[in-house]
Amino acid sequence: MAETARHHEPRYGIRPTMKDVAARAGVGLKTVSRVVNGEAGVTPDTERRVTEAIDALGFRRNDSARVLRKGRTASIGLVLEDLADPFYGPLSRAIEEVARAHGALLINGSSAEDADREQELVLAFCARRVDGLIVIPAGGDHRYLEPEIKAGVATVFVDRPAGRIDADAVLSDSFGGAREGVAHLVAHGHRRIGFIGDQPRIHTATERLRGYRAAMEEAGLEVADAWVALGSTEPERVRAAAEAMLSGPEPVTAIFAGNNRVTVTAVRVLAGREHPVALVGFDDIELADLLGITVISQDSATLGRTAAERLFRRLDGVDEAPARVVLPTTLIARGSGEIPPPPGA
Amino acid sequence: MAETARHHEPRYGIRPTMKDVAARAGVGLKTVSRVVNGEAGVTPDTERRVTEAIDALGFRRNDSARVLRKGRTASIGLVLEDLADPFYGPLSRAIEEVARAHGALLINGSSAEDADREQELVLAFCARRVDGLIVIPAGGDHRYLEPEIKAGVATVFVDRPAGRIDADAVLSDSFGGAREGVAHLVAHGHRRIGFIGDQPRIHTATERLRGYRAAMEEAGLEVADAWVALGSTEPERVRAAAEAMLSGPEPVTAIFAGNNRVTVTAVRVLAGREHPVALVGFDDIELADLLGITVISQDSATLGRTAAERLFRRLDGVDEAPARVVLPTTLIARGSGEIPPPPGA
DNA sequence: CATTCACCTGACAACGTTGTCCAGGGCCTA
DNA sequence: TAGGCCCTGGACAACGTTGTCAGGTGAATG
Repeated sequence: MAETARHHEPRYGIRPTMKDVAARAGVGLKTVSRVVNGEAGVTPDTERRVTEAIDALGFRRNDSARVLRKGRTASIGLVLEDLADPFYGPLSRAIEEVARAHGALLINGSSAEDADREQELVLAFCARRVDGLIVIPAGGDHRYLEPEIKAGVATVFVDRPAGRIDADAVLSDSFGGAREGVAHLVAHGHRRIGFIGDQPRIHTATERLRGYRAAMEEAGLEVADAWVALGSTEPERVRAAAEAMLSGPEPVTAIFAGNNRVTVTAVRVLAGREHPVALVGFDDIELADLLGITVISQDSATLGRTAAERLFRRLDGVDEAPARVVLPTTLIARGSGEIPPPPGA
Repeated sequence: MAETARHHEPRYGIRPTMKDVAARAGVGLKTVSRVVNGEAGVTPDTERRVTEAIDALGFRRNDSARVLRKGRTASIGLVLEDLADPFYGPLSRAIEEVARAHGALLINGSSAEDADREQELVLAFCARRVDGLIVIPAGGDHRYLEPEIKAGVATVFVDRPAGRIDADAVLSDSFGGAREGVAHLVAHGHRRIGFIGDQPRIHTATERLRGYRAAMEEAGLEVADAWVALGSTEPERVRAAAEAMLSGPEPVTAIFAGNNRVTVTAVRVLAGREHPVALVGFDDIELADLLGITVISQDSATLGRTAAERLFRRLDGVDEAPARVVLPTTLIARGSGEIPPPPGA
């Protein structure tokens, strides 16, 4: 924030305060407060005078001061990975709706999958004294949150569990979903199936890999090292990983994509292939139906809503042990599973 | 917000204040403030004592109090239509990045295209004394914002201009983009082209329709009434509109879709057709390349960034007349323009 | 007519922080 | 050694609101 050197800032537009309203209406400060808050015990006549003064001056209550006095901010903080990711938009929106129903506002921040930035955001929110926090963790150690939670900041983790502390978490069934998706490929006759997932430090990535391995094992299939690739979801890396497992000595005939970003790039890679390769992806993506992509769908809005409801239950005083809620995923089978070449190509 | 009846709240976890830190460190209140804010004029030894006390107590500065004292909140409010829409995610994210660079946090709210809700959100943000506002307007009358702007709340409108007040606006070239898109269809030999857009009270919708009409006129083509449909972007309505213009006495051979939601539904409708129908859509959508959909792309991130930069320039004291910035759109031609049938169908 | 009571109203303190201003101590210089 | 200056530290008020409490008025009751 640019720091101006001036000390007495010229106060751009001075805002009227309750004091100003009181003076103009010829009443006491507290009476204005009562009118503004709709408290009982004000004569209609007095109320009218105050209301007129408010309108005349364009007064609007300063919630900063109110917050300071009352201790509650009626706001919650949401830290997620990247608001631009289509998975997080609906999640954020769902949380906002629940917050709105509880009269709270939502502050959100993107961690960009960086643990330091996550912590920075979380602590900034705490400094603002948000009533509660919903966190999609980037880091693996949340002990830094312990004093805040002890101080009364309700906290719920979403999509991935907290690290090193005991806290509420609302998750999707990554293991089960991946297992089901891979089993689907097996059922369609595939024997050599590749797995491309996110970075191994991310809980969902390893869980989905676990699901993949479980499904393969259950089918009595060996997994070659070359078939598994965990790492960044940058398009170049995904492309390289996919091409590697498609061209090795034991080329895969199907790929399981660990999340929506991987799926998108994988679709592009596979669309250019001569021999069709099947694809199943974790997370539904727009227009996947038209491309015939089978997916393991997790409803990010439900994830968000569930977490937010849990948060507000805590804020309403419900005091139970932290729990882990796991929401089921849905396999949506579409088309043959092979990606057609792009039209006009 | 659930109101607890208790008056003296038991103060869940009592948070230590600077006073507590001062007492523990055996220094004055202001000295703690100095250390916390990294101000000069504190002996290393004193600073160490204070820092130790801070760590021991788990103190974190209460920014609510700070805000009250300083007058600036280092936060900005963003009101958009729906965070779950893939167009707004990147826009919000871009604004967040700019805000972050300026040390500010972002509060956002979705108006759900409802003018009352927009106003409610905006005024709630003002009550929190956000330093600035970025608004994607739902309503058509923003005179209610005048006192706030006069009181110093910097305001920038995005995607659509403000109604009835003079304020900064950052827009995409809806007219030019639509004209170019329709001209593209004309160039490919289409003569009967339909237009499906959003509700007529939305500025971008009417601008795009204007662009469509301009392109048709420039090509010397008449526009039949049945070829134009403005209204809600609900899938059912778009589907009905598309089917109507495809089956009338003068069926269209191409459709221009007014925004991303229309495009998505239109793609689905057209994918099921026997005779291929061309489609050009406003807004790029994920995987449009694989489906060969030509689009008029507007970069929502740039839109957001431009607006945020303008906002912070104002907050830094730059005082110029409100202006309207129009960003160009890009036509991305893909494939033949015809939608292929879904695979496996 | 005195007393009680309900109801309205306002003075005051407090929330936790920061800006202002002054006091005291150490050090340098004349 | 005295004077002055700089540097550090702290007392105090103020930001705008709300909770507490007491005063004051008028009506109802004995």
